[in-house]
Amino acid sequence: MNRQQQKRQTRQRIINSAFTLLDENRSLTAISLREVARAAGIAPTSFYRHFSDINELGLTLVDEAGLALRQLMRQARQRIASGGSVVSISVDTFMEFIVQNRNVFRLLLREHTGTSSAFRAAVMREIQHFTEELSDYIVAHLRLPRKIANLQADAMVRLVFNAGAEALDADVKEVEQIADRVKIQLRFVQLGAVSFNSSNPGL
Amino acid sequence: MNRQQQKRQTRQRIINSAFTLLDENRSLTAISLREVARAAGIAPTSFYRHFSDINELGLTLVDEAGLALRQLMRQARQRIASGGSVVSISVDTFMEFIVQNRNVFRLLLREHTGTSSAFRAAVMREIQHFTEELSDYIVAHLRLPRKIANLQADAMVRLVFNAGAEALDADVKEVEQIADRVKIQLRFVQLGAVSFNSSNPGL
DNA sequence: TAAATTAGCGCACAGTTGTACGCTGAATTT
DNA sequence: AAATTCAGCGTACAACTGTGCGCTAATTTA
Repeated sequence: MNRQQQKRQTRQRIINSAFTLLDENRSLTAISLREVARAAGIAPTSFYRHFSDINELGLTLVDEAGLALRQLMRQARQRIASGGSVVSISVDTFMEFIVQNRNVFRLLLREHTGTSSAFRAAVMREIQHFTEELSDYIVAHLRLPRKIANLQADAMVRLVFNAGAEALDADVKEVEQIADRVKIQLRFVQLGAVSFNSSNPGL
Repeated sequence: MNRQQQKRQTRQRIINSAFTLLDENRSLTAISLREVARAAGIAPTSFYRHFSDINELGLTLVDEAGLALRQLMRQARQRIASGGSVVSISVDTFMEFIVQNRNVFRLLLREHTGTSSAFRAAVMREIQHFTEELSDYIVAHLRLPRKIANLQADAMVRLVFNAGAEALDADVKEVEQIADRVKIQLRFVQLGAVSFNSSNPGL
């Protein structure tokens, strides 16, 4: 078999194994090189053939998580295009994603407030994409000034991610309740932004 | 010297040392018993005279952090009583607290999404106090129905804590900007809740 | 076919961890 | 004054960590 292929395969096995280890009681900084190697079925020292560091693996995982997140956005956009309440569809899509990619989202959440500033920064970049895209949408469809739209989008993304955090530990029924709650809260923000804009024009 | 006193003193030294270790790159689960003992100036094994476990120390720290948080609330209430914008005063008080108790707040934030479900639960309880108190305030002063007030308070607390998280890594100037931003976002939520209540009476 | 590259391995080492055990000396109680 | 309690210590051990080093065997290149 091809050598590069083989190597890429092993590398992917390392990444997947790492995600598997990121369950409800482990963070990126809490998994050890040896553990990952064990899970991937390679010798500890072979790890270095793929990553110079366990931190490099960490950043790779954050990247992969970001990728998944962008796929989520794309999916939400498609669903929105085919009609329905934007907020409702977005939240539902988001929650669906979380339930199906628990560990991926867990990674983002944990490292968002985690102990490594490099990881924190990497996660914030990924979330920023979300906020920017939402902001564009608000400007285009709700016709609010950029400044207000940015604040609105920022608040909304924060609320949704917070809800997602809660959903991680919740069962199906609870996830539904959380989704309903955040939908109303997002409605608050939206109505409030419009109202604020009316009474503070140009600010 | 009194023996109980002496012991309480050592115990407090352990707690303080632990807080010191919780800087920007360490979480509760990442500090070791030996490290804490070293910082507190006792032998590793002496630790067990005070806590049965490092987890027990962790829960104690969360409790202490919660205590500090409630003091913060009291302080905010006092300042509000002497006049001024409620939101503005609350946010400023909160930010002031964070800057002055970085590690205490860091602890709460980290463990809120951390790897120990026991810690997560403990932190959520503390935050819940905040939300409930704010909810009461909203019902009393803004005359919104309980249901709406709960949702509003929940959203507001989440936004404020999120802003606090950002403030942890920020300098004085940036903290001010963050505070300004969240104040407007809180205004959104408040206006939106009122507006929502008008158009959905009784829901 | 011969030479070079390299993914993966085993061994080794020093450093860290939690914690069991028994001792000591001082404070407290009797 | 004698007996008891107990905070703190030192030693010890097994388990784990990251990583340096040199080997092997298979693929790739020349």
